[in-house]
Amino acid sequence: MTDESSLRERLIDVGVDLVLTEGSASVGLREIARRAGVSHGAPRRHFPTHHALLSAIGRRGFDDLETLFEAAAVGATTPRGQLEALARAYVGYARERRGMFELMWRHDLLDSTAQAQAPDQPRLRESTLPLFRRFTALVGRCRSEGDAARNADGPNEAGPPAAVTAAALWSNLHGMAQLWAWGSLQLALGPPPLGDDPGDGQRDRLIAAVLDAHLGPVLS
Amino acid sequence: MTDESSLRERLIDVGVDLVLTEGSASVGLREIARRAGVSHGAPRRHFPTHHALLSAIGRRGFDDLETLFEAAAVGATTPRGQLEALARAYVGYARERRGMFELMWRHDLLDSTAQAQAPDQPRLRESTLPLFRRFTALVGRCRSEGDAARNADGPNEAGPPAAVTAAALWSNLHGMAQLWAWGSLQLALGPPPLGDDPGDGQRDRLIAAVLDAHLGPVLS
DNA sequence: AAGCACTGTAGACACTGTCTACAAAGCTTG
DNA sequence: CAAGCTTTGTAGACAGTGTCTACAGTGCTT
Repeated sequence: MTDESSLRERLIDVGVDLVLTEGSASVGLREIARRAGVSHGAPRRHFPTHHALLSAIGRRGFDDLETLFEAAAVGATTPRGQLEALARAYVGYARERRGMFELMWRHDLLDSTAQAQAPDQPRLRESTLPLFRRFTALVGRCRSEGDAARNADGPNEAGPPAAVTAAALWSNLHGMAQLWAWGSLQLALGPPPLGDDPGDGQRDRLIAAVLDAHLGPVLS
Repeated sequence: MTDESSLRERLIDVGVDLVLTEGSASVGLREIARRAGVSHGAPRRHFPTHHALLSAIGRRGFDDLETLFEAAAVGATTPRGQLEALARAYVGYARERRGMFELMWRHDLLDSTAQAQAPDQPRLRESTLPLFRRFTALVGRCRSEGDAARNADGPNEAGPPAAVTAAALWSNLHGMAQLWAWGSLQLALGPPPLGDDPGDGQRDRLIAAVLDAHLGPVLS
């Protein structure tokens, strides 16, 4: 079906597929070429090095994540609800597309020798900036709404600036995404309370706790 | 100096050294053997496969972390202070021994085919359990102290169980360790406020914010 | 129509992890 | 002591990797 598309895109497609089925470790350059039906030297015309191809695959992952975020955002009305949907998307992506998530943060593969990369493309590390800005904006909106409600009945504790809270929250979700994807958190918390969902409930409860911690408990 | 020690330990030592100087990516089996002064087949007598040697190196990292934690714990008196020291150690380790930290969480390298490993050794994933228990215990102690102080003047909001808070806090520190080690957080937060420390102040401020979020603001 | 950049092929090279056969040492045991 | 055995390291082979180079088509420009 992707016959008419350029080989460059096809290589990335095949790479994504390979990363998802096999692990992120063994995405060989020759294997990708093989599955794309070209000789092992062909990718070199589009990516100067193996790392460059992997970077392109990783970038695809960030694009996917961005798309997921936008889809998640429109499903919720309040900023708090949007943050919750975003968090679920983040953690869910890490678990369901584990290989991609792993690859996306393999800085040793992606950026180290990437000076030979196309200079117009933003460096991969900066792919996280829009993600962070999204967090910051939503945290800010949560703050202003919360302030409005809190001024009515409680003391207005200032708390750290929105950017700091956003950074802390991002770190939290990122760490949780990883630990959850590997099963470390499930291992630590023990099995779900007997007859629960296969873990998704536990995950959502953890996400709620994280949001409560960073944004204050939700006002009911 | 390590002349009389067994080759097995020497291989791990050399591996750790290599991981720290070069990245965690290119710790070749032959390279380790070369630097240890033995032939490329020698490691096979002690580790059935390359992954097994890497697992041993990773386990060394978890041991180091445990030692750091114990050293950090004795330096502080209150449980909150201990948690703060622990957090600093965690994040600091990730940044100063980046290669080791990366390797420690490369589950694809470490555990995948590890059924051929020595069965008496605990699986590497479970190396995080003592770490988590330590967190849970400290969070519990923070809770009971906090409860005592809070009952005096404020409402006693229950909050999630200590294990959940510990899981959330661990996720937060883990994510922060990674993002900070790569420089992603520095990139997101921008440069330090002009003439500040080269970032350590920013890091400590972020750690404090994280602890405040999960344990409630410190009572002064 | 000639020239040219572009794209893919095929082979070479050094290197990797794993496997096998083999040599040297240490140890037990008759 | 000497024969046998396990242990530990060596050396070579093998398939596989990423990268490099020379070479063949293809399409486009002038």
